[in-house]
Amino acid sequence: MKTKNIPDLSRAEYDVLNILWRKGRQSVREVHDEIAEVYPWAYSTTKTTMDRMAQKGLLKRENFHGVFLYMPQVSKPAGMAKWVRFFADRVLQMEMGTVLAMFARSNSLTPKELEELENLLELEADKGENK
Amino acid sequence: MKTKNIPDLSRAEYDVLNILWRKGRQSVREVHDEIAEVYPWAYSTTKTTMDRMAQKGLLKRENFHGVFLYMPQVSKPAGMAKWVRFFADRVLQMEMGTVLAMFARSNSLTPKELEELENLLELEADKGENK
DNA sequence: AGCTTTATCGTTACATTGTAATAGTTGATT
DNA sequence: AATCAACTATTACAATGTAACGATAAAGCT
Repeated sequence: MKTKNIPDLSRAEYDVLNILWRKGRQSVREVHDEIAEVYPWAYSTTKTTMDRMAQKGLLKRENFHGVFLYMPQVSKPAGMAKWVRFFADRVLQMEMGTVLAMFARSNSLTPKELEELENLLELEADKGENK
Repeated sequence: MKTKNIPDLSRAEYDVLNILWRKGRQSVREVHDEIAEVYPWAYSTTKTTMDRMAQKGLLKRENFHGVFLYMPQVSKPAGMAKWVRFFADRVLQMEMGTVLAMFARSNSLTPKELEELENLLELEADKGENK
């Protein structure tokens, strides 16, 4: 699982990955059924999105007894990083540290993931000074 | 300032509005110079984005002694709502209330704005059950 | 007052993403 | 064998991200 190099995920891509991070490998159908609870997408929309993600290397696709299963090729912290920065800087307008502290209190990340996220955000801060 | 009906802002649109909420009316040049600190956009990119926003009614454009000034037509709480929900539900994976409490502690919203945001998020929760 | 530079403006363009319909395959059902 | 369902692959179109370019107008030079 590539963990460095923060990918710039679109909102839809993030949502797909978010499901796969929890469920591991899934078929388009499985992902779709879950996404459909949140967005009014057609099945083909989910499929197109996931296929494009596979092309870009965000997902790996493999034929498993007839159906294709897709699994994430981006770690959860790496996938979250850009979004977390966006929120901290431009929505919440809070210090990164404050936001990271919130993650520590939520159960959405393991301690190890949290640490990875912290590292990624620090690294990125160096080369850019996000205002 | 229309305040109901939560607009579904793209990330770029949100960023433009975010500047205008702070600065009030601004020219493309002024917005661009600030956005360029965060994104490596060309001037024309900022311009296109802002013109499209004006067309959609997200901004109002008026000629002021030769230059065009743009001003927001969406309140800050309304503009933030979708993003806050996304972040709470699918990034932080926390209760909305917990996240709103953070805003109360940040200085990014006035108490009045915070109240408006709360109302908007409640309303939206009714008609949708966002998972 | 002409001419050059500089900053806007309006127009046009192209790639990516959001969103989806539709047609082709293939195993299961009657 | 004909039909149905579930997948897959192909194709499409609108919105957004991103930007170049040519037309103008304002500002500064000579």
